[in-house]
Amino acid sequence: MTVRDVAREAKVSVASVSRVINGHPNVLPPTRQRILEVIERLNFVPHTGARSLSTRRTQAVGVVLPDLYGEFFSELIRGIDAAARARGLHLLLSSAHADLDEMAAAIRSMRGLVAGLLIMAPHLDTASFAASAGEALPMVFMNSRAGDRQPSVSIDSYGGARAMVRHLASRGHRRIVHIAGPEGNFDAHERLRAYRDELAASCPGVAPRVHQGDFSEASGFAAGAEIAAGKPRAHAVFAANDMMAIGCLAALAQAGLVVPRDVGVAGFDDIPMARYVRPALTTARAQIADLGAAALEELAARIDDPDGPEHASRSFVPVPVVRESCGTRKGGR
Amino acid sequence: MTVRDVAREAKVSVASVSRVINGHPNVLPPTRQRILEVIERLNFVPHTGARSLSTRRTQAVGVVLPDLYGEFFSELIRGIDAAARARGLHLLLSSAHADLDEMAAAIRSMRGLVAGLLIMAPHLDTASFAASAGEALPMVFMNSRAGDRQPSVSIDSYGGARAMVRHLASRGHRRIVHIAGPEGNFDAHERLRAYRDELAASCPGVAPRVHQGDFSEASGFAAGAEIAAGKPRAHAVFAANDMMAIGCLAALAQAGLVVPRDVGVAGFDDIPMARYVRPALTTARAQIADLGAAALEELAARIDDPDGPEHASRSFVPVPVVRESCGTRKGGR
DNA sequence: CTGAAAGCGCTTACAG
DNA sequence: CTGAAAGCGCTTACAG
Repeated sequence: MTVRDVAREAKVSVASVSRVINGHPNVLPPTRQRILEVIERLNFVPHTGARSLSTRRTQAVGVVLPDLYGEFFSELIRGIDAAARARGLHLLLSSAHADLDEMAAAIRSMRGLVAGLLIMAPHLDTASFAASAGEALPMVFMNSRAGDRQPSVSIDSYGGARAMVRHLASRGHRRIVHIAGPEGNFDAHERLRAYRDELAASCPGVAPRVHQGDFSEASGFAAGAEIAAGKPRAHAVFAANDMMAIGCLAALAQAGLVVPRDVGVAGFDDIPMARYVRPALTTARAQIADLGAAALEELAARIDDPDGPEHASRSFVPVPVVRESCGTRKGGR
Repeated sequence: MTVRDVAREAKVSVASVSRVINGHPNVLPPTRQRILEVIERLNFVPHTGARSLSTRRTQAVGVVLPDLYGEFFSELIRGIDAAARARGLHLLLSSAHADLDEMAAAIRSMRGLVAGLLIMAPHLDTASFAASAGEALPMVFMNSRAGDRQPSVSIDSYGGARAMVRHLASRGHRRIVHIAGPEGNFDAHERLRAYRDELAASCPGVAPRVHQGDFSEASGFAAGAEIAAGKPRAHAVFAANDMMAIGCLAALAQAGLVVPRDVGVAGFDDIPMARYVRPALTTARAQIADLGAAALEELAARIDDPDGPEHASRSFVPVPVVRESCGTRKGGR
């Protein structure tokens, strides 16, 4: 079932069939009518792959992610998808790429299928990758430390985390401890750095204390257990993401501590779940779906005009969303 | 940058280039070596689109969904993706199709791009669609009332909902009310039907009471407010999905009622959030990710062998996951 | 083992 | 307005 079949049946050339399929004006109404009828009757659907080989255009963009688990990614995809749909673009998804080699392979396999790439590679060594994998395809990085040459949109982990710690300090907490994300993760690194910097600025004299986590609820639970047993006890804990904060909440409760009375807890991301836990979690809202949408918009702009202006990389600064879990401490110290 | 460039540079024909790309054995080692070097030097990446036009094969499958919002879909996609990755398949995503026409258009646009289709169309009138949209592409439906001719995998909403209501009754609840999902939605319809049937079986003489919802938290909240005010008060509420149950929980708490002491609540789906709300939500675990994975496996089997055995449509019966929200009522009535 | 040629299903100058 | 032909970038019988 191809254009030839339609052409033969309608007694025209494939060129004319192609013209009506693509809505070109230069086809006589009766001819067009006849072709349309045959298309209808034969239930003909053009072969999108062949079409894009011929036109060198495609309506798909590749989305390469390290993982697909959890609300962070579902929000991200939702935002990307909404923007893509508005522009009639399809999404070609590729996920779970542990290392750069795997990711590079995934990107290669997308050559000729997509008009551009949205890439999330939250590892510290992304810069080199951005350069090397760089075929001529437009790409925009999300939340990755891409080189300056690559457009990117990011959650400003550093800015958001400083704001969060500052908020905690403004509530009177001084012994603020941190549950860090996985080593080697860019966002985790930035949030940790922000914690140290803001603690030094807002609570001079207070030594930073860091519990190593990996963004999982379980690691938050483990850290929470340590914190509950720690002496002197922390006033508040700032977890590098919401899932760890939620795990911490559970550990604290299990240890018999009451949040926020005994210790305050704050997370980062504002995943949908954050407002449903008890106490509702104070966190920094990352607007993840917006990030995804912005990334796609930027990519679409570069696809439409590859030599267009180098947009400054956009950055979304998460703002504290104050709920119940962080409380207020009288007098500090 | 094409096979021709590589061929010219390596002083061979494109046929030989193609042979080494595809790992065919009949290339002399020195020739192969030379070609490999050129590929490396030129950083050549084969054009996947052209390749699949030529071979009439593709490594992508289309995934057509009505929406992308919420944990149900993220779990579904996660399951599909995991299975797809294991088989080296890419996912071409298309979402937010309100009606069948839109969905049919999306499916058309995927012709020639994908080897098969995974379709979720949770509307009552899917059967006709399955037949009409039916090009020669293998497709499997998820949670849709496809015709018998179409393979499908489904959550057994009816079976799971009966089990849930039966569980509530076994806990001593008798005045069990239902918060229904949107009209016209197949799962919503099945859960409602199961509620009526099981209530009649387990609690003879108790009149069914249904609050209309639409699967959103807000509609669950509204229903919860009605239930809190209802007299005589319900013993327990069975919501057609978790988000509505969670909304209901909030409304009940706001009305000053204590769950499960004053009224029990149960949901359906077991979204990840269900165990984090307080009280933790009793619900029916739908194994959504498994459903997605099973759907992809079935599709892959049909792609590999289109004339293979008609697998019986698989059905996943959700089982009650008992947490804190449904309690136990002494003596019933 | 290697190459010339046809073909996958479309689109698009170029003529007429 | 319409058609014949070349071409998009690959693969694969078919010869040699």
